[in-house]
Amino acid sequence: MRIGELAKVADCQVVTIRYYEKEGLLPPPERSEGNYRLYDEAQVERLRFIRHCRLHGMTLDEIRQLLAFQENPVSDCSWVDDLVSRHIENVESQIASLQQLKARLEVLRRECSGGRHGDCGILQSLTASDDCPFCRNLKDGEDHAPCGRGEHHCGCRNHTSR
Amino acid sequence: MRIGELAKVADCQVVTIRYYEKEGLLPPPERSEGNYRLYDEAQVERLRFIRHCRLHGMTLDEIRQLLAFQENPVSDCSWVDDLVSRHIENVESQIASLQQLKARLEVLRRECSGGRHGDCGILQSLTASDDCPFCRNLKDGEDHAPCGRGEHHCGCRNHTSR
DNA sequence: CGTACGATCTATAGCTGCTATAGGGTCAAG
DNA sequence: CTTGACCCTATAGCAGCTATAGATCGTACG
Repeated sequence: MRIGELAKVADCQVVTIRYYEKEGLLPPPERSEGNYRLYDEAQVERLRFIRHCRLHGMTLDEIRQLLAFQENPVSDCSWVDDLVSRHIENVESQIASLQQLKARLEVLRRECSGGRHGDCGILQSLTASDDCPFCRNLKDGEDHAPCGRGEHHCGCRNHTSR
Repeated sequence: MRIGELAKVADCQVVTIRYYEKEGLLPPPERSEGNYRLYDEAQVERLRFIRHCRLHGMTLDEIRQLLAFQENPVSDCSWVDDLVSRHIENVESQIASLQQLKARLEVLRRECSGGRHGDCGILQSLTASDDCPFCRNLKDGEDHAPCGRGEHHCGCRNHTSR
């Protein structure tokens, strides 16, 4: 089996396979006369294992550890369980921080899309200071165009609108 | 204000500031006699803006757009709102796929920590084939040590245990 | 005055997990 | 004999930093 077929059956790109070989996750395979890589069933399975782990968000380093364990199993494999548990915690904390981020973004969006405090509030909030970034380069007394939203202007000091 | 102080007030690493400068997010600042970078309040704010955007998960390219808009505001800024909305969608889909991943990982963990089908099931599931990876290198009839979990063995054909 | 230190400078390489590009070789079919 | 699909190696690029090496600046201490 050549690299292209392996890629197909393991649902993986050809270049990725070569990359895994370079990284030591796959052993250097046999070669054909014409220097093509040749794989057998064992390699198919090994690659599938790697891809599954990747789909579970494991790093190449963790996968390396698992592969080493497979090749030289010792009696206690409870750390495999630990690894998965650590992963779950990891994923949980990622979810939590993304949910926080989402909440912040929604607050931010509300600043522009119908809040009572005037428009352009998004950029304003992002600088987290009193003056509207739109106005920073304006000369004294000069006004800038209102936001695209229609009735509102920026909430900054350069305007008299609410 | 030198780079170290700027880093402090904007909650940012010194190297990161230099990186932003190289990337064109911060303009090349004045220099002291001894060639040290010197910053003023405007730069503090600009950097704060950048950091806030980063904390909201925006890419440097998006931030570049926002900064350009600040410097040269045109009348319609509704795209700022769109950008934030797109971001929210993005974050939502990230959350969704992480939750799926978490569910998969929990199934995986159950394989080893108390399922009825024998232990080492984690690695087994990861290869998604019939034979236990622990056993692959064993000679005929040879057994391998049971999993650390105690009573269970692998569910693979090399064992007679349930 | 010298010197020790901390902060700063530039330039370059490294991180993760690939992906893309350039420039070539192999092999079977038409 | 040429075409086209496949394969090879080597190198650079992505994002957003982070780390390293080796030099310079500026101030405080003895």
